[in-house]
Amino acid sequence: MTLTNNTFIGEYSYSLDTKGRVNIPAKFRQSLSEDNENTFVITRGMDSCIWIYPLTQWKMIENNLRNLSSLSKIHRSFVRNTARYASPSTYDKQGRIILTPSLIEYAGLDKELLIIGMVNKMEIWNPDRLKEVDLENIKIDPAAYDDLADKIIL
Amino acid sequence: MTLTNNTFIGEYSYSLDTKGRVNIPAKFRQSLSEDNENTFVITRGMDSCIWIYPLTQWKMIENNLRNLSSLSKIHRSFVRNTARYASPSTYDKQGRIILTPSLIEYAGLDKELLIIGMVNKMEIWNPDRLKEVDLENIKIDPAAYDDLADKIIL
DNA sequence: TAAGATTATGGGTAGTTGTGGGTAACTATC
DNA sequence: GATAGTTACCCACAACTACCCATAATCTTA
Repeated sequence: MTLTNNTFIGEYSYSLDTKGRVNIPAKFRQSLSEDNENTFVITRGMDSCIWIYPLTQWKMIENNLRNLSSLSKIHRSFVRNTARYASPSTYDKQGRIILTPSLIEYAGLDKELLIIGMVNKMEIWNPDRLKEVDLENIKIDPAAYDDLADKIIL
Repeated sequence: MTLTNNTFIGEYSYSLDTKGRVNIPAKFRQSLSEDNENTFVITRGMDSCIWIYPLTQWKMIENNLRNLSSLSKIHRSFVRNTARYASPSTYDKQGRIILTPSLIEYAGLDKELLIIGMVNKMEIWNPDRLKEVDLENIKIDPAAYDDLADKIIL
């Protein structure tokens, strides 16, 4: 069953083959709207994972980047680091995309990996690294979540 | 007799079959409004139970998540932990949804289980675990209920 | 109370999905 | 222009999932 277009939730366990290919979960592919032309943009994520955006979502990010003036040092470095590692990848007939060796290394991927739906994008993780990050996050002061409580009722 | 749309109250005892299917109480299904497309979203609840949202209710949560920027560490971890365990499940002709093995394990479900109406969602419990949680809750300082008194009239 | 309708639970099957490998087309280098 | 290496596209198969039907138990209604 497909929820909203271009929306991803859930956790899936897949394997990376010898050619650097990963399956995109069938549910995620079905959720993609036509104008994405079966294409994602893959790039470095923030905690040593890989981020995968639907093409249309990425284009919106590009537009936002376009509006950041290069006069600001921090803007320059932000734009540079966001843009330089990104590359488009169209999935094949079996629903797989190809990851670049550089991204595989960055995320420390082995054969086994996890794909996690992050609503507007997905993440690819080495399961061990994710466990470490989960542990770190437990230490976050619960009070820090308080402002979220105002925004979201579960 | 159906009360308000998308509202669930009461307790029901059902069984989990070998394929991971559970019946949704007929009364709960009848309460579902059309726009839910016979679909629920199941995810991890607090205290080792499973939460089941009507699709429309979940979409509201999803929209809130969509507006949290991944630049903030705390937002990233919140979105990840909320989205990763969630998956949509449309009930079949017999009114059953399928639970994922991961959720079954999380809730420690055996064959026998309890479904509890929680007004805007439902919970699925292993009956033994619920008993334990009930016992713990007896120890709650009665004074803790006092600030609830301002929020709800019984 | 009896008959019909609805509900709960079990199982079978066709189609889909995940994964591996093969081959042809393309690129780069000498 | 020939050769080696790389990339893109295609096919095959096993495992799994979604969907369908069957039956027993329960509830409803006349």
